[in-house]
Amino acid sequence: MSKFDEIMKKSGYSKATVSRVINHSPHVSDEARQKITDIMKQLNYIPNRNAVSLSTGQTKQIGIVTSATNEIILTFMNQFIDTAMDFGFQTLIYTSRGDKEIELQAFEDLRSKRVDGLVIMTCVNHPDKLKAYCEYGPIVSWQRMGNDEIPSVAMDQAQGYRLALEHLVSKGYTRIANAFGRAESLNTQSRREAYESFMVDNGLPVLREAYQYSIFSSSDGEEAMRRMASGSDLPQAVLCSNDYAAIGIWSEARKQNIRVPEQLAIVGFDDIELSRVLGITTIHNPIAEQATQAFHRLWAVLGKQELQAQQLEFQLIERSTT
Amino acid sequence: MSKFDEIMKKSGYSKATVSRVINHSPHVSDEARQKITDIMKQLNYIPNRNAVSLSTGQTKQIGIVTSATNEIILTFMNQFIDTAMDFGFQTLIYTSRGDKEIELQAFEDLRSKRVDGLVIMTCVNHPDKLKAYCEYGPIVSWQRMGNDEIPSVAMDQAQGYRLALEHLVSKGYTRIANAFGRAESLNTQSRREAYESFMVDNGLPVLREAYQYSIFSSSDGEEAMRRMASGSDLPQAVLCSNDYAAIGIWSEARKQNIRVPEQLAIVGFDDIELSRVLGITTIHNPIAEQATQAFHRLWAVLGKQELQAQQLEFQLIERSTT
DNA sequence: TTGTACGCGTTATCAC
DNA sequence: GTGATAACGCGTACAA
Repeated sequence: MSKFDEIMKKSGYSKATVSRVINHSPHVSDEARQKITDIMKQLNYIPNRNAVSLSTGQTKQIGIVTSATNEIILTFMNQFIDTAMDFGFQTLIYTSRGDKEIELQAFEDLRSKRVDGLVIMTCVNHPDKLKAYCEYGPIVSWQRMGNDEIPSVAMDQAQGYRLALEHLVSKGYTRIANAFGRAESLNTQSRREAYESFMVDNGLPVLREAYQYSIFSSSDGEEAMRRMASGSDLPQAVLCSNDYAAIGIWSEARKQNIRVPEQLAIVGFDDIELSRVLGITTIHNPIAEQATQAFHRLWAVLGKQELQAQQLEFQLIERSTT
Repeated sequence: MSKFDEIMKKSGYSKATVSRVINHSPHVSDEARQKITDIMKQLNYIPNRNAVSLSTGQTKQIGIVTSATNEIILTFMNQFIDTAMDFGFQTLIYTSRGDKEIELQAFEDLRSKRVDGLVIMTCVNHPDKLKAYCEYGPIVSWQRMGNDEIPSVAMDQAQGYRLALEHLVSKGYTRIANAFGRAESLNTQSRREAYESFMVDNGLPVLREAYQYSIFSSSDGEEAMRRMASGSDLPQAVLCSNDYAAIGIWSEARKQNIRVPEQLAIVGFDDIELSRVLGITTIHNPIAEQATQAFHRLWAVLGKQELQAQQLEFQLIERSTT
């Protein structure tokens, strides 16, 4: 016999009344509430969440889909977990490590009602394949998916990139190289377009031959720096896909006795804690706020209640690498 | 009508047989299996996990309890999530931010059968309070809890610390300072004792007045360095609670024009990726292996099957700060 | 305010 | 091999 049944019997009340007390329904006499509450405490009762979930059809769990975790993803996750908790939701992490099958598991979990909703940080499956899952629950993406079915909380990358470009040019740097992330990503495309149009508009050289792609980690940054150093002429500045890449470039530059920023200015992206410590100039990315917005988007569906969203913006943080 | 019922009706078989096919029971005729499988595919069927969990009493979910997340915790979490997935388990993250009530939520979730087991990374509630939850499911801790009810996968901190001390002494550094973590933690105690006995055994000075506590982040490290620099005489070397602290100290030392390692040697702890990039000498901590062991401990209970555990050891990684 | 009856979707224990 | 039937623990119309 379950504790629920015990409470029923001991209190003399019915299932429904016990359930009402558990869920703080106002339509219960003080006497009943008191009696049942006492017995609940005495029995150290706590509802079985599986039973609740089965009955209500809601698990109060939300999944975050990512291929890997770094400080950026982490900042997002932490804020998301916090916000979700304020609304009574818990968060599951799905790390796919780039495996399509594993990633799909998260979406299947939406179908099988293990989670009520999903947030996509990174995604290796084709957007079209994911459309089929939209009917099973709300899905929101961090980056743009190039897919209108799945809304995103992505920001205008071009705005951030222009901030960096304006800063560099105002400091007198004109030969500007780029260490991009994933070549095909919409983020990279936006940034590249921002760069090219900005340089053209200002009559500055577009260093296409200096484009480097897939520069994510500090190790990637090191290699990128080595390639730059081995080239015929060093650019005056380099814009990085993120701060890790910037730190790698900065570190390797030091080893090669290239003075920063005199010989090479470096601008990171995202503004992680270490770039503050190491003094890397960067573009502040309001990650936490995006996480909050991501949950609010889900809540709009789950709670059937729209929350107003504020417009977020990037911000230049000038430190000692420019 | 649920899809399960649809399958029943369309196939003409009973609940039980359908369930057998779903769970790959061998006691089903090929004909029945074929027919039911076809209909399942046709209906795009997937079992409702809440119903399964309610019926079996297992959620196949495990919670990780932590107060915050950094690269170390992350390394552990990632490996744990991976290992757990290999065994068909999913992982929930409970970040308490040091709030006892929030942390307790994780343990209540064990009680309410939302998770089958729990891993404690850090814990702010008193160990005695947690003992009460052991009856609801397996709990394993990363660090030692000072509580025999809750097993841990903690390593011998003293062994790792001695590695660093031997290395420093062999390099000729004898005036060695310490930047510890949480003063009351068992880890810190072990390390401090290792330091004191090692120094005494080797006839070297024990710099008690140079003990610094609560040095966790790179910011903490910066401040620790400033305090050291403002003191009467600089130690020759400093042992850090982790690599973040080491990086902070290293960075601030550079700003103060203190040459590393000539004027000050620095040894980190844990061996995160950045200490490789920045060239910080450190003690490699086999975090991922500890995560695997943590899951195996839980699996010993959940799967009723013991897995052998190998003895793990710290390792010195010499780089350019010593 | 309270109780009845049914539903949630699946597993498990028996029989046959 | 297959099929009733009873759990699993709780929510919720609807009626009283």
